Amino acid sequence: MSHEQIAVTVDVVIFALRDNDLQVLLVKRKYPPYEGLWAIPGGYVQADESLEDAAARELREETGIGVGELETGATVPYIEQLYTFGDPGRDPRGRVITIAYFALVPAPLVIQAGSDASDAEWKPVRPLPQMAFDHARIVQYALKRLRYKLEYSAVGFQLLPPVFTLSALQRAYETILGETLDKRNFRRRILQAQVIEQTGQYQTGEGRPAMLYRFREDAVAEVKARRLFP
Amino acid sequence: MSHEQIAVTVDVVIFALRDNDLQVLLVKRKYPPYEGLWAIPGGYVQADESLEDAAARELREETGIGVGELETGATVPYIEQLYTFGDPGRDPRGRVITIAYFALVPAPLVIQAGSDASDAEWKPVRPLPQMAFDHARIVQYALKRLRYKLEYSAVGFQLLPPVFTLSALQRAYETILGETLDKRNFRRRILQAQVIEQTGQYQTGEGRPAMLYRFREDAVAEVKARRLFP
DNA sequence: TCAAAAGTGTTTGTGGTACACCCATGG
DNA sequence: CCATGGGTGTACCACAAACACTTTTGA
Repeated sequence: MSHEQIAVTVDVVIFALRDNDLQVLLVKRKYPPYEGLWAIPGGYVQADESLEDAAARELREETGIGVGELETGATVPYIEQLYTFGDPGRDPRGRVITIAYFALVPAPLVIQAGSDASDAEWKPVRPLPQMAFDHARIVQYALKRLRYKLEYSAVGFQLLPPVFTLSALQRAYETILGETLDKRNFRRRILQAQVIEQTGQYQTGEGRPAMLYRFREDAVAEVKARRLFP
Repeated sequence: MSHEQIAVTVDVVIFALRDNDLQVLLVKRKYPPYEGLWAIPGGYVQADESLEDAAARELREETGIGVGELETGATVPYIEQLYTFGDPGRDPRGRVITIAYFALVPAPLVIQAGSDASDAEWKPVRPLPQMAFDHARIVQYALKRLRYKLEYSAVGFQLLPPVFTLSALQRAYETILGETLDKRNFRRRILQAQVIEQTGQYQTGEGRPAMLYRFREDAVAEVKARRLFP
């Protein structure tokens, strides 16, 4: 039957903050089709692994970061299913559908991609380099989802090291959203939300030392949307 | 290779408001596995059709309703990709992943399911009957998404006939959300949102005649979420 | 003592929520 | 004239947004 021909892959859009910029981990294609263009890391789903396992495996293969689970059920680093892309013709070699995931990895934990086994490199999301298949569309979709989630949940912390200053957190939000935020309002809101707590440590450097904070794992990190109807 | 064994299906969770109740269209399984239990309508993705086309085909086969596209890019009736389920073992016959969609169909347009070719029936979402495979989980996930979308977008209109009274609209929202809403606040908010307009017609019946409204297709039917950070 | 970054409050406006009565029609 | 459902306004409170100066340190 015709449906048996379909190949199933998992692709993972991996974001990190590097050099004060939102970057995505891409691999350069060595063979046709699209030789020399950039692609999202991915691979075939094996017969005995779940989609989530396949996505976690891809993430580990490219970054060296293993996926763990917290008591809350959330994963570290953050990974979630994004969308499934399956247009006929999206791969010239045959019918391939891909379940796309997106992942957020904390900057300092990132194993330097491209150093040895992997040929992956971090690339800024804008401008995005020329990409293979429909992968530009997938990255754009992931970016849209990231910005959206940033507004009503606390995923932003997943891109920061375990302890961070409020200024670093604000810079992270400004980098991803592409807009500047008011310092006083930002600090008031995030402290009110009770999603972070002081560590008691300070970070020194240029200027006045800054309090270091950590994310509270037990925090209820969702905000109610303003409902269209009461 | 092991990845060639994977079969790909599309399942569609079809919601409608019937008998003042939120109902879902299910088919009774005639053969093992799970013979006699209820399942979401679905089928294999054909080699030459997109996932959206496959979902639209399933919807049409079960309800007789064709999927069209508006100038805005939105579809009528409403259909969107929900999630992809692919755990090994979710189908005892082999590795099958399913891309689940959910659809909202307007009550009066519904072709009576179960009347001829189809063996589908409308079932209330609560209590949900005993279901085959992981389909109970899929319906629960679709319901969660529907409730969530209802709060910040205008998908609710997709479940109503082309013209409707404000009371009918409010009943629809109350049915889906499972809570009662204040009439004055509901009316003020929905009129302020400018997503509906008067038709000039009235519906008569018991009690005072009610103004009939229609949905404004050009309406911006999304509400900004209250952002966690300013 | 200067540069650089951290930290801190108040005011004003908008929108959410709670709440009770009169109106128009058909029987 | 009465039962049934349709339709209307206001007062209070909480939160979002705009806005500028002082503090602490290292060089």
